Amino acid sequence: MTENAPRPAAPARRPGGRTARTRAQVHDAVVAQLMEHGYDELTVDAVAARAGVHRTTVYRRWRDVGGLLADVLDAAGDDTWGPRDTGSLEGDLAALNDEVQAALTAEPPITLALIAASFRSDEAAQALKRFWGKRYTLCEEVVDRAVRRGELPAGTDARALLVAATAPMYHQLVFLRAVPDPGLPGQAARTAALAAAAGAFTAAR
Amino acid sequence: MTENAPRPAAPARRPGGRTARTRAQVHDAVVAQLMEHGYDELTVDAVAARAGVHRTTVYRRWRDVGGLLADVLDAAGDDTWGPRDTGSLEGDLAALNDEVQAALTAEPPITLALIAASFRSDEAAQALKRFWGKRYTLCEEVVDRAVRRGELPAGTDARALLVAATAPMYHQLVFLRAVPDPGLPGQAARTAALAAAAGAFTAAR
Amino acid sequence: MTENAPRPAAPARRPGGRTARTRAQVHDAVVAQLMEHGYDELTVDAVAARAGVHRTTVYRRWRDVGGLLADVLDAAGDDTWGPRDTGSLEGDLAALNDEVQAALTAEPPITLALIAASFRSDEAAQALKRFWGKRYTLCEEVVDRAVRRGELPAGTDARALLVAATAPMYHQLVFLRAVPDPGLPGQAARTAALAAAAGAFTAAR
Amino acid sequence: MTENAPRPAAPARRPGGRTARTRAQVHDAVVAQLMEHGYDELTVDAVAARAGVHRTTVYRRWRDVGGLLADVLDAAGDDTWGPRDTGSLEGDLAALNDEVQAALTAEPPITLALIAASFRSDEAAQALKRFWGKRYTLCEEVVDRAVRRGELPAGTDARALLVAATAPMYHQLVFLRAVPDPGLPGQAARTAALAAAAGAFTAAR
DNA sequence: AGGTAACCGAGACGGTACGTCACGTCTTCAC
DNA sequence: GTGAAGACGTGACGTACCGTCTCGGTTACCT
Repeated sequence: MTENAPRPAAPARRPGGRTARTRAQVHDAVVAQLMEHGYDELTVDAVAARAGVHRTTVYRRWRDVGGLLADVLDAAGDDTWGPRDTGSLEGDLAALNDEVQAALTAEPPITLALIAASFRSDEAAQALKRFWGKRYTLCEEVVDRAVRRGELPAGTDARALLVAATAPMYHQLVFLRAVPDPGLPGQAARTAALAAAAGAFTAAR
Repeated sequence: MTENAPRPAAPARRPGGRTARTRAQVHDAVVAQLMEHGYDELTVDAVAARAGVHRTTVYRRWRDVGGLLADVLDAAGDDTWGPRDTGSLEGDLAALNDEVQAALTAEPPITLALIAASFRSDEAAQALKRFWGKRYTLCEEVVDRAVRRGELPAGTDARALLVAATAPMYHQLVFLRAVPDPGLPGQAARTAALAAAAGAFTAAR
Repeated sequence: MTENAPRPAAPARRPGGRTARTRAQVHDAVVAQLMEHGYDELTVDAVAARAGVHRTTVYRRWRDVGGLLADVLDAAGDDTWGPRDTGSLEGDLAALNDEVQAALTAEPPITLALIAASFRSDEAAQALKRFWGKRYTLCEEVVDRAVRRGELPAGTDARALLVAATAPMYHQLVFLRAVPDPGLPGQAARTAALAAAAGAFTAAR
Repeated sequence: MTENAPRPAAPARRPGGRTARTRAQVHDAVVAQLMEHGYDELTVDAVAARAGVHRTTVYRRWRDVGGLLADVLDAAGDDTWGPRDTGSLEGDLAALNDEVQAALTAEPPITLALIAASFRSDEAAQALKRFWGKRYTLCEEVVDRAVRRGELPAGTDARALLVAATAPMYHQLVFLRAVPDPGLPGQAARTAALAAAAGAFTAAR
């Protein structure tokens, strides 16, 4: 979800011609606008102005705010993220949850803004779904490792386990708007690991 | 979250004078509009027209769409809802989850509309937070019963347990936009109950 | 078609409230814009800016450029114009034609602009038709006088005579874009008077 | 003003190469568009699409809509039209007026569309002036014949006579938007002939 | 026959204007 | 004098055409 790595150098002229340059400018503008003002002020006009591009150009290529977000989200999914390996299932899950908590409480709240956005644009919602689908698939590695280590029975439903571990984070921070609890990531990880070890995510289904 | 109980009869004249009548008309209009067209078309103009009240009146009393929603949500929290008693912790949790799944997949998706709304209006967000706070507090009864039955150790963190049980529902249906899985309510309930019985929600913290 | 009589005094606050004031401002702006830049630059945006009024206000009240023009034309028809009395039919017609020639060759060419406008907006076309209808009706006085003087037989078709007298002016100056010919008004008047005296506009039909 | 004469055969390759073929395609498209949708929808884009030619090509060769019209009008002037000979001045003029009335009331109103166009594009206006200049010059034959027949004195101003005869047609149908009057062509012809016979178009000037 | 200059297709872009919608404020007028 | 009705300012939306530009690929014509 991080994006704005300080672009390699040449901010004014990127390879690939005007079209590619325009796209990059708009991308950056979307992210910047989102970070500074949140989703509510993410208007096409503002993005266009910020990108130094004409309104109509944005409409032509991205159609609406949803299109802009989808583009950004898809680009965000193209990174090289992967789950850390701490040596134990609970540790891995806790590490994941720490990342989630960090993302959700970051300032400016870009992740929250994207979530909010997904409720207003079907296109953005689809993109977010794709993004999370990718992430959860990458995370299945965590479960595989645990199985290999013998911590979990084979046949464990990786996705269900991951959801059980991470869902409370989102629930508390996004739905319930609770103040961040530093113990929560660990607690949720422990709960899920414990249930998993007891076979809660096996077979049944 | 249910609302439209078949109003006692007299739709035209309620006790409390014009002010109260106006408020009720607007209330009804908000809910009706929300159900028919979703949040995106919940505009002050539409509500006012539907309620047969002048735009200005709505602005005066509710200020904006957020105010309208907050009012409706607070009213929705004034009902007599309570968790069912099935005789076992897992059963109680599963019953809760069934209700949640039903609410989230109902057509028209009024619950989803309210959640979406909460991302666009602080006032609605606060109201939703109040609403959920009330609900979770009522649900703590479920945990108390389990403790009394000896299913759970005393000192179990009721709120954490409830969140663990219900969060996966919201996560799958709202965040991940997954298709509803009829087995999920039961599975999530079982997982949480299992972890709770193992003491995952005790002491620690 | 004359308009910009130096408004009585108070340009800032007219009787009749904001609405009337707005209307007057827009009126003036339309005429000014038409005179300065012609019909092609008579855009809603420009008029609104010039009138110190917001775009949407203009759209609300006048719908489009045609509505603006119609309004102005109708206002222009409310003046106290009347044909001069020179003592003879030919003289009256020549005086009329002189006025026409003057209007069509005036600088800035506001009359031409209005004619041009009538080709682009049905509403303006209707207004122009109304305006000319009024004028021609007023001009029938000229024929009545000639009949009373015994210059013309009773039963002369006033409208046909007037058209025959004035049409060549418009044809030359508007359709054929000929350079103005100082003799034309008189010549056209003489031709029509001559034909009329010979009974060309009586009975027959 | 003629249009889709069944082109000689070879639709794929005309003499003169692609350039000439392109020009013909565009020509036809302009006329077709004008007839179907009138001037207001005569856009470069529509013409290009209709002609199966790229927008850019049209801009390169014709610059704008005015250029397209000028081209078409000039082509329309290259036909073999000539006034009919009915044997009398009044008859000739009436025949002319009948043609005018027919053209102005034809459906689709292509002539009116061209007139309207001339008010919006200087280039089209010049072309229309050329077109009418040609026509009126051809019509002077009518006057010559009348002189030869002894109906008119020599030295009659042919152009002025013709204008006097035809102008009322345009005035009624184009300016005043009156409903077509079947008697008008004859009446206008008679009036002009009468005045001419009385010497209204001689010498003076 | 081959090379070159003119022409064309393709598509993005900046730009102006359109007409609409909803918001929230402010003014007027009638009660 | 107050409050409902309605006009207004404001900002954004999404669209249509305009006219320009840059490519790259044909085509026509001329040597």
